[in-house]
Amino acid sequence: MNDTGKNALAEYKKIADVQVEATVARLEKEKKTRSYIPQSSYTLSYIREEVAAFFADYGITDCKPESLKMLVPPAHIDADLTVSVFEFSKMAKKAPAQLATEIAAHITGSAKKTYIVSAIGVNGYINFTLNRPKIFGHVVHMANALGRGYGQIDTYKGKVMVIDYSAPNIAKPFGVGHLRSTVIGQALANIYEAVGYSVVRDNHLGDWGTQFGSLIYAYQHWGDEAVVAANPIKELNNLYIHFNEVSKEDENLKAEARKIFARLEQGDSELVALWKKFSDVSLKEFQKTYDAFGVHFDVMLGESYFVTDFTKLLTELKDKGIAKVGDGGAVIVEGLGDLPIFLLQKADGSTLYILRDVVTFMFRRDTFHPDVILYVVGSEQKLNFRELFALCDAAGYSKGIKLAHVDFGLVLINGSKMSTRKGTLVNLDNVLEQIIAKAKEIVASKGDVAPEHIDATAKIIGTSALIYADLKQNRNSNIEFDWDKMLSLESGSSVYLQYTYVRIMSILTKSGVDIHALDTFATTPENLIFEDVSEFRLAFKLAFFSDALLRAMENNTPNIISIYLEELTAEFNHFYSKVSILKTEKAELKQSRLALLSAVATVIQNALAVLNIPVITKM
RNA sequence: GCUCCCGUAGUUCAAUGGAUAGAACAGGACUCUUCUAAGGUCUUGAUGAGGGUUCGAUUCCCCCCGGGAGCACCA
Repeated sequence: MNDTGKNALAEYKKIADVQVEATVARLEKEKKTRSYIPQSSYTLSYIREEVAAFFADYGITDCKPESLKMLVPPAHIDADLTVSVFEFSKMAKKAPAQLATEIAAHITGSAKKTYIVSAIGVNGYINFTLNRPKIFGHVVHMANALGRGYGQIDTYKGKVMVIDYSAPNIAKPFGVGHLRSTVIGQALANIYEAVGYSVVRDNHLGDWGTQFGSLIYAYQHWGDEAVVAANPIKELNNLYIHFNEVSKEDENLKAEARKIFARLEQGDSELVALWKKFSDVSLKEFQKTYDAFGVHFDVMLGESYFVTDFTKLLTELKDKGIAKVGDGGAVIVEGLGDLPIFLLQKADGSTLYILRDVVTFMFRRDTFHPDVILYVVGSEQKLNFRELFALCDAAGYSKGIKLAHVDFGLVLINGSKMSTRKGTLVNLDNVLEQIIAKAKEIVASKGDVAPEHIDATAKIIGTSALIYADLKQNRNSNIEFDWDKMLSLESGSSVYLQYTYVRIMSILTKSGVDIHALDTFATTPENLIFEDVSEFRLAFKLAFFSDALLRAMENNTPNIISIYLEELTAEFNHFYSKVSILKTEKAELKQSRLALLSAVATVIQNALAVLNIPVITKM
């Protein structure tokens, strides 16, 4: 690399270095001073402890409280809570049904019960009737006391997770496909943080590679500086599409593009300057999108950040017998597990994505010392990550670090993959614009929002619906892009959740109750009472929030949180239709109900926040 | 050709190997003199086909049929 080019790149990296330093400092600080809410302080933990103690008492010794599967039984079962004993059946050398019956009888007969009232064994399940008043008081008290912290736990405290998500490509529009990586990644980052991890959010921008050879070629031959300056992303994208059309006819163009990229990588100062220009305008555009969705990153380390001298790494991989020079001079990896042959370096000496990714991995490892690294990237790159992980493993680089590719299906158009090259990519900005316009129409016609707040409300409702549509589903299957579906604001979308929150806030406002007085009232669990079963069921649902967070984290599936939210809000709306809160006559019961509402609102807000969706107080 | 992913109600999606497979939209019947009806209640309706493992399979294995993606100088 020549000096001018080197300097230009070095200059560019300085901005990123500042972010890296700040993040390392933050990790250090969290290690020393971050405070956590112990998982053991939540209601469900008390119940778990009690059940586990009875299991041990009965003779099942290896039962860990936190691994007990506790669920609310299906509707046709008349019980508050159910625990299955199938997994203990073998160890106890008894049939599940018999085991459940015996343990249940043991529990019911014991005088040591606190949260449990009685138990019945059926078909391998132990169905519990719980001490409802005690549990109701405890849950509502906890939610009010912990507020925005409610749900957070310390299970993974001290662990570090690096998450690689969003990663749009420079000089290309931000497509609806990138939204998936962005919102799933952001949600996972929040979820990991909630269960105790320290998280590094990294936007691994696609700002390097042969495509820049193509783009620069196109710009130099057909580009008009003024036209590009007026509408950079669109025009650069047009040039890129044009290049791909022409190069289909003329193979030489692709060779030319590769040559240009090789020169760029060697630090040709003119080319580096062009690259930097493209990069700058793109980042500016992307930032608008991130602002709209409330997404933020700790570091934005694009691929260009990892352009270094790869000689040493390649030599090492060759010495370890993992890589070798193939026909024509390219560096290849052959016979790694059952993987097909793949390339690390091209014959002309320029690098490939996977090699830069190895370097990226080593940087993250040595800088942030993560326990886990998540790559939130579409499923079409599955093979590439298998290659990367296998390579790091074989070379002994990734010992003790869990690497996971969080993959997701493609957004298809007309049954096939969207393509920038073919110009079939649906621009996210267009979708966002339309859904906000639609939300505005609805808010203006049937909403209860002051005219000056309509725009802001519509913006939140619209962006939330887009985020939620992605986070609601966990499927690896592809999604056919459909405007109507994309713009859907019906129930079953985030609107239902936000509407529920609005209803609660409306009641709390109308009650005229001072929030502090309510908090003080809720400080004593014994003050908190209920009358209707729907109140207990609602409160008990709040006790499961941390469980949902844990499950979402362990499987890397944010949709667990969506499911939880939908169940919680449905439970509330059921309660709402049955009980008139403001007309409650007994003062203490009314206070309790308001405290319950406040608790539910808090959990809805916290759970939505994990999905990066804001609440609104009026709609 | 090889590898991977997906196939659930008319449609779009759920369901850590567990009890009677859940929602939403669409269809049918109710429900606002009552805290926001963007709500609530009831109702019609589904695991692509065939084998296997298991006390138990939408989930795991095999095979077939459909759809998609990937497979050396792209990322």
